Amino acid sequence: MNETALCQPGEAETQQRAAALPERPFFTVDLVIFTIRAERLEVLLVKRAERPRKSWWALPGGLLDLRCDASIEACAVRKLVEKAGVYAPYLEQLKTYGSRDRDPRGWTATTAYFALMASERVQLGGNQEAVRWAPIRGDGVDCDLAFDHAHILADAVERLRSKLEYTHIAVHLLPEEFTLPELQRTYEIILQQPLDKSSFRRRVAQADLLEEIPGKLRDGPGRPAQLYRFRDYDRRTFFPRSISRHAR
Amino acid sequence: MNETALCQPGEAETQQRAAALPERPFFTVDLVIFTIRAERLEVLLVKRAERPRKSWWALPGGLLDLRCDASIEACAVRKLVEKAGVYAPYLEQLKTYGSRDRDPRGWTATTAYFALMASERVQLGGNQEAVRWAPIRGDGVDCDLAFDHAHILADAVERLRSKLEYTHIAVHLLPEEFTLPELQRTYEIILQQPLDKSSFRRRVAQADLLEEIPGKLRDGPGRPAQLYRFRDYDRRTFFPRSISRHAR
DNA sequence: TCCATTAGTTGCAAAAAGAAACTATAATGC
DNA sequence: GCATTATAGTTTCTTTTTGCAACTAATGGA
Repeated sequence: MNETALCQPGEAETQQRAAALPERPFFTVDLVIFTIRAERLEVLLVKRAERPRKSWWALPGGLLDLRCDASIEACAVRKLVEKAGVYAPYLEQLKTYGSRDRDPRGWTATTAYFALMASERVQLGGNQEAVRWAPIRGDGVDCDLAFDHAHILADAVERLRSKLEYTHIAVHLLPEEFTLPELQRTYEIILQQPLDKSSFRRRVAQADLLEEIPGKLRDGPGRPAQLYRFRDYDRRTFFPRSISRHAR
Repeated sequence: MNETALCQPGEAETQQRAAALPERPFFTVDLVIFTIRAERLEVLLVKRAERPRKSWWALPGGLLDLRCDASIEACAVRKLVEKAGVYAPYLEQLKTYGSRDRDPRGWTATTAYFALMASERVQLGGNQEAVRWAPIRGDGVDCDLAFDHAHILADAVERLRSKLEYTHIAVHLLPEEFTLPELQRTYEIILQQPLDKSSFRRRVAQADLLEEIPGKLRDGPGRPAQLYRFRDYDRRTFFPRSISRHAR
């Protein structure tokens, strides 16, 4: 009847002060670091140096260090610096994956973060780890990934695509100064779908999140384009329509 | 210069097989269980029976049990049964909170889930814990909560409100059969804002997620209302407009 | 029977989006 | 110098969606 009987409910709580038993899972942080390179959405992968899954490609990450990481987020920031040499890109918690089977060594949990940055800002870590940018095809990469990392990556790609629809986050994939055609192309690359120019610009203008850099233009073939800068990092959206519009 | 120098990077990884050191955080799961009662959005709270924060109100939850919980989600389901006596309501991972200071006992992490259910389905746990439904005011409850639970609750309320705008999840707060005015009222209670009747119904009809129960009507004062049932649990949304509409 | 009450529909004006044509500004080649 | 090509940016028009209010429908009770 009581499905929890086998668990001796409450017992775990009383063991709380006995630190020796392995009642606590291994806890890691993994990063899904996206960038745009050569008109493609790409993700940073590292080749595992240790068993298990030695020499498989995996998301960068590693064990939480209770001595130096004040929080999970701080750990993610530290890993980001170690792996991509970047201090302050866009970083957002994605989801936590924890189970008995995701790692052959036993019960582990990992909190995945996803980060966006302009490829110019990345300084790949000097440690001898093999590191690689892999292009996203569909909702993942072409090679196999260790553990459940393909699943995590698919979740991250889905989150990125869906957040494009109601936030401004794509600007973090571009350098500080960028043009509207570049921004639109970023959207198109990620959504894998051409967008209408005038509608796109109408909405960007409405959101009022970008500021024109007076006089500054970017050259290329054809007419030079106006440069813009992201005005601020608040939570207003490009695409503010929602059910609240029914409000009376 | 190198901010991570103090952490002896890489050392944590090599300690991986030494289980005795407390390099793993305490790991718990907390639940934000919402329901609608008496025209209010309410959340389930329990009174802590132990120190620290003894007899403070807190979100229901507790330690992950590595012996019986196959995954974090399984742990959340188990806690949901223990606290609310419910097996299959809507359950979604919210976020993971982990830091050195959130609990005076040391480094802890908790993965918060949020659950929606019709108040009729709840069977408050028989254990002698003090349990209480607290109405949401603004983005929290009136009393103080233990640890960072007020913060978790605020995140859950924000997530619930924002998900109302592009998903169907409010149906999980209603009994299996409900009327459109009841559904609209649910939206209004959560968003704290009156909605336009014809726009609301237009969109619900467009999403095509509800099926009419032929002949079944609900009486009240005035004209009886048609009863509906949620058709299925897929990811289609009530409110499908988004940037992709710019697609050509 | 008439009124209050709530459910559900319809019609219309205003706003937003989609689509395409249009103008603007540069480089290049003759 | 001038047409050509290429890309940036604007305008115009049509269609769709929304906000709003009035309308009809069905019930109970004075």
